[in-house]
Amino acid sequence: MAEKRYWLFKSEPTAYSYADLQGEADGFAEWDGVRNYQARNLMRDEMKTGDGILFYHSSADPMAVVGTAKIVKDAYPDFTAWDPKDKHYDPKSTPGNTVWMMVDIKADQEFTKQVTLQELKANPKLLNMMVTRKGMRLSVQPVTAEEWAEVLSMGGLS
DNA sequence: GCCAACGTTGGC
DNA sequence: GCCAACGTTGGC
Repeated sequence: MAEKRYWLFKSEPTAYSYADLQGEADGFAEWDGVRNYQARNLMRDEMKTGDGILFYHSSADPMAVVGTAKIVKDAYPDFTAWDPKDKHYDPKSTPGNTVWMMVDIKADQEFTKQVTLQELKANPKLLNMMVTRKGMRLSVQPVTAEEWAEVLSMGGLS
């Protein structure tokens, strides 16, 4: 059993919010539509069922981590890439030769207090956290165990 | 709404 | 293989 790892997933709440994740009828969401190789590689090679996720609202007011989620299914083909009618259709990817992958995630613990980007940037323990860096556009990012513990503490979770 | 910082594309 | 042009992300 590999050690549990931690991640940060970005989502624009106007497109898909933490409340949307909590309200999923099946209890989980397929994290489809990721069309970036670095993010794909992280999902495919590094993420494992049971890993923890900080759920971050980007382009929002406020921009903040609002709760945790967990990975409930290892990476598998993102079939939305095969659908010409899908917003994220990519002809490079076919059922016989999949390019893009996704994982399934499930809402876990909602923060009692949102942790804003401003607060993340102001915390000296989080100086190296990827999300605080200018120009960091990666939509799924690795988070260290120390950062995970600190952000949960800031969010009111023990 | 602006624009910096990226990643990708395509001409050469 | 280089790199300019382009499109997108996402904070401000």
